[in-house]
Order: sequence, then C-alpha cells, then structure tokens
Amino acid sequence: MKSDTVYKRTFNQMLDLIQDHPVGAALPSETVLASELGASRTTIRKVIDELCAAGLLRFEARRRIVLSHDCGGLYHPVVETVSASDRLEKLFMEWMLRGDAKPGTAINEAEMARRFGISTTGIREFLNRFSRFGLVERRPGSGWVFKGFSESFASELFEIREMFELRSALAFCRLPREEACWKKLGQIEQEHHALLADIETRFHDFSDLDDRFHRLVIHGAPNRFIEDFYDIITFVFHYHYQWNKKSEKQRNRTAIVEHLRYIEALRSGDEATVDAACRAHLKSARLTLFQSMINETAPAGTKDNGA
Amino acid sequence: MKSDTVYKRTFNQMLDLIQDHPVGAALPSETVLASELGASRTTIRKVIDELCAAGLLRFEARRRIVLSHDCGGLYHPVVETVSASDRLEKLFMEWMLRGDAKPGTAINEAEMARRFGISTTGIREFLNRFSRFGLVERRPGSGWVFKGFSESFASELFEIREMFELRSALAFCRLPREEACWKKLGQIEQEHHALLADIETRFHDFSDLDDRFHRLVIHGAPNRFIEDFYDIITFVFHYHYQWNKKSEKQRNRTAIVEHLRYIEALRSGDEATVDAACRAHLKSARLTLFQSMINETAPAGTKDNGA
DNA sequence: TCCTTGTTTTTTATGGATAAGAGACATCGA
DNA sequence: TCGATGTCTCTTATCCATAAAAAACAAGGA
Repeated sequence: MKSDTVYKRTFNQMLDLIQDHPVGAALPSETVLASELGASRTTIRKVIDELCAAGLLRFEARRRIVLSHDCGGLYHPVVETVSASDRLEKLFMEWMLRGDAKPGTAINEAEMARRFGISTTGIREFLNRFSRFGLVERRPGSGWVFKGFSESFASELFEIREMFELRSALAFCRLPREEACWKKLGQIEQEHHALLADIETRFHDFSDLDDRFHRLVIHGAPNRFIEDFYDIITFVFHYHYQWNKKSEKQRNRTAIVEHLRYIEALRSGDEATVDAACRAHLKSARLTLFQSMINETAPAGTKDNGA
Repeated sequence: MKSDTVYKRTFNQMLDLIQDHPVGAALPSETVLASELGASRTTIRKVIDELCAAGLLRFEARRRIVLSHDCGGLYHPVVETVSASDRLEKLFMEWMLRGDAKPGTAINEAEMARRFGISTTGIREFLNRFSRFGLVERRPGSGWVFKGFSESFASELFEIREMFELRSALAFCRLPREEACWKKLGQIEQEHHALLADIETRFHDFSDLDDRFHRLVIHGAPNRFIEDFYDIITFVFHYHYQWNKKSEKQRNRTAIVEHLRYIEALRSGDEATVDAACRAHLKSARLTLFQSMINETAPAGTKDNGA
C-alpha cells in the first residue's frame, strides 16, 4: 500500500502556512495551494478537511478562514513525511558512509530488506536506480556487490568530472554573448559576491549555489550524459559533506573565490585562462575531498587500491 | 510467480546435448552439466527427471544413459525461454526503433504494462534500469518521457565516446609492455586477421570482436564510469544494427581495417599516431551510424534538433 | 467565460505472496 | 577421501492487491 507521506508533509506545510496568516484571513484557493505546496488538489482537500475538523480552519463561502494558530501537537513527525524510497536511500548511505560495509561485500536483497525494514521490491528498485552511481554493482547470476565509497571511487569520479567540466567550460566561453546563459552567469556571480560578504552566517547556502553554477556551465553545450553524470557528483558531495562538516566554512570560502576567478576567466573568452581557472578549481575540490576522506570518514579497510 | 524460463531453456539445451551423444553413451555428472549449461543443479535435476520420464534418458548406477535421439516435439518454444525482463527489453526496443513513438512522448507505467502485457512492477524496474541509457527520463512528479533514438542522442553519445576512447587509447599506449593487456591485444589482432580472411562468411562475428577490442583498450586504465558507459554503446549498437543490416559486410570490413591500423598505432607507442588512428576510426563509426539512421530507420519526426 | 469546487477515473507507491532457481548441507559409494 | 547424488533452506523473479495521489471531468457561480 502506498504510504501517506505526501499527505503528512503537506499537512505540516499547511500548518506553517496557517501561522503565516493572521486569524480571520483567508487562504488561497485549492489550486493555488496545490501548486505552492507541491501536491495535488486531492491531497490539499484532504488536509483542509482535516484542519477544519481540528478547528483551525473554517470553510465558508468558498474561502478557508484561519480560526486559530493553535497547532500544538498537530504536526506529524518528520520521519513520517519522507517516502519509503527516500528513507531507504538515506539509511543506505548512512550505513555505507559509516563504514559498516567493507568494499567487496556481497549484499543480497532479502538481507537488505530485513536490515532496513523495507520490502524486497523496494530494495530492488533502489539498487537498480542506485547502481548508476557506481557504488553497487549487480553481479552476473545473483546478488549485488558493494563497491564502497573508496579512494578509487573518488578518483575515478574526478577523472570524469575533469574531462567533462573542461570540455564544458571551453564550450561555454565560446558561446555568443547574447545567449541567455551569460546573463544567468552574471546573476550567479552576484550571488557569489553576496554569499561571500555574508559567509560567516550563510556558508551553508554554498552547496546549492555550487550546484547551480556548475550545472549552468555544463548546460551551455548540452549533453544528456554529462548532465546525468553531474547527478552523481551532486549526490556524492551531498552525502559526503553531510557526514563531514569539518572546516566547512573555510572550504566554501575558498571555493567561492575560485568560482569567481573561474567566472572571470569565462568572461575573458580566452581559452587558456579558462582552462587554467577550471583546472585550478577542480584540483582544489579534489584535494579537499580526498583530505576529508582520509582524515575523517575512512576507517581502515575503507580504502582500496583500485580494481 | 517466477517464470520457468531457465528450466525451459536448459531443457532445450539438454536436448541438443543428448543429440550430440551417441545412444548408449553417458552424460556428464550433474555438477558438470550445471556449470556447462549455466544453470543450477536444481534445474538440471528437474530437466533430467523430465527427460527420464520422456524416455530419452535412463538413470542407472550414477550415470545418465542416452536412450534415444527422438526429441521431435519436445523442444519448448523459444519465446518461453526468455525471461520477462529480457522480453520486455526487446519489445520496447522494437517499439522504439520501429518509430512507433515520437520523441517527447510521455509514457506511463500503467499504459506500458497494458501494451506489453507485463506487470507494472516489471515495467517500472525496466524503466529504472533503462533510464541510464538516456532514452527515457523520469519526469519530476510522475511518468516518463520518451527521448527517442534521435540524431541528437547519437551525437551526444558519440561525443562522450570520443572523449573516453581517446583518453583510454593514450593511456593504453603508455602501459609497460609487460602488462598482460599487450598480450591480449596481440590475440585480438590475430582474430582480426582471421576474420578479415574469412569475411565473406563470418562477417556476423565482428560485433563481438569489436566489443572485446574496445573494452580491452578501455580497461587498460580502468575507470568504472567509462566502462559503464561502454555498456550503453554496446547496447545501442546491438539494437540499432539488428534493425539495420544494410551493407553489414562492407561496414565490418572497413572497421576491421581501421582496427588493425589502430592496433598498430598503439604498438608504435607514438601518441600522435594513436590519436590519429583512434580519431579516424571513431569518425568513420559515427558517420556509418548516422548514415544508417538517416537512410533507414528514422521516419520523419524521429529526428530532433537537440534540447 | 473562467476560476473554484465537487466527483470520478487513472496512475503510482509499496507491501505481500508464491513458485522457480540457487546454494548449502548431508550422505553415500568407490 | 572425494566427487556425486539426495535433501533442505534461502533468495529471487514475477505478479497481484490496495490505498494514496494525481489527473481528468463536470458543474456552478461571479
């Protein structure tokens, strides 16, 4: 049976929304709510019904009037708002990054299902989707092998990343200046300046900006395989640095500065400059990643020597 | 319920095997049979039981004696020997390459399940696995978009292929001559010569050789992402040229000659030569593919102009 | 004539069931 | 002792069921 995580998440969001409105005010129409909260009208209506029953809203003359802000214990626990597959992803990465699994370990679906408390169907789907990240591999015959978040993984990842990014950066700087992406680049550059000025408090915002910057560069000369590959990068960085917060602020500050040089290089239109700035940034990103792997996450056995 | 395709396939293979043995001779042990036919002993035993019941074999004193070659109508139909997922893959590719689906079409799981007569779970698994080929894409929200085997697909594919192969070829020619791969290269070279000599009759054997050659080159400096990507190439070529047999012999002959030059270049160790030979081969492969796309498969509407 | 809301239909997420197939263990004859 | 066969257990492929969500449709009021 499908779980009702969407409902619960939407319910919580709606509680937030109610508190943003003064008592007596009206909430937007169902359609608007649906698109704002990212759910279907069906779900929105269910939530509204529930909230009316709880006495927080009143439905009158096509308007949903806020009756009270008293949402004390109404919030649904956050765990219940994430879908089974997202939960599994998180559990799995946690398990992996904590180093519970040595590279080379065979895992089978049935066992995983037991370990993570998720149906085998769910496990199987997850492994299938996940295998593109190169961290697990289906073994001919049966079962899966766990490849580990190892140094060889990271270095193979970076080798590709460098090829792709260099290619994209050069292609980008050759684009005619009228192209929309130059304008977007300007905006992103502004965001970098803004973030840098405020780095002390807002350094967490960097990873999103980083992602948008690199994706913009890459998208200048679109290639679905390159863009798909960037999903892997995003994913890996997301989890790795979630487990590994050491010197995050400093790390991000450095990266911002490198990005700004990189952007400047792109503007210059000079390919040698672009090449140099891009390489410099990637080299430093790689180094940072490796250092954080060696110092923190990887207990003995998590490092391998390539295959 | 799991289908018994393994059993049926094994049964058919065993019939072949029986006919290879004179009446009165004994088949190998269960263990040996299992490993030779690529199935588990469980399956082998089931097949043997069945064949004994059919009077083709007799089990006496630990030996399986062939009693007769009379396997007339015993073969299971070939369709019943392929697993649901393989069947789906084939159906889907057929549907796609025949041009029944215009690029950009949204497909949903339920509809596909109906169209192909396979459970939605099966469809979903297929789409998940298949999405890495870049021909379908999960749409945020729900459903899938069919991207089409278009020119832009092929050209994006080749762009990556060229990057990867060039990198691998250069890495390969730098490998010390003692490495095992040089020996393997020699063997593969021989196979090329042999095939070329016999091209009139054996030209179908090229695609397998082609695959092994490129994978050998690539594997010289292993990178899981590159090797994974080569799966896509293999897959695409496999299906495309299955639908498109035009001038296959000529095409393969040309490729063999190019490979031989490429191999020679690798041996020379001179990077410029390698670079040139590799590029030449890829350029010609690309051209061939494009021509065959334009001339045969793609009806109007199958070509797009990139996204 | 549109936006809103009420209602119905379709699709998707997720767990469960089950026979097929794989693998592990036990036994036995040379 | 060791490979072969017999037996038992566990895993996987595959379909089905069902509630949740999404989408499509219908009707009503400014």
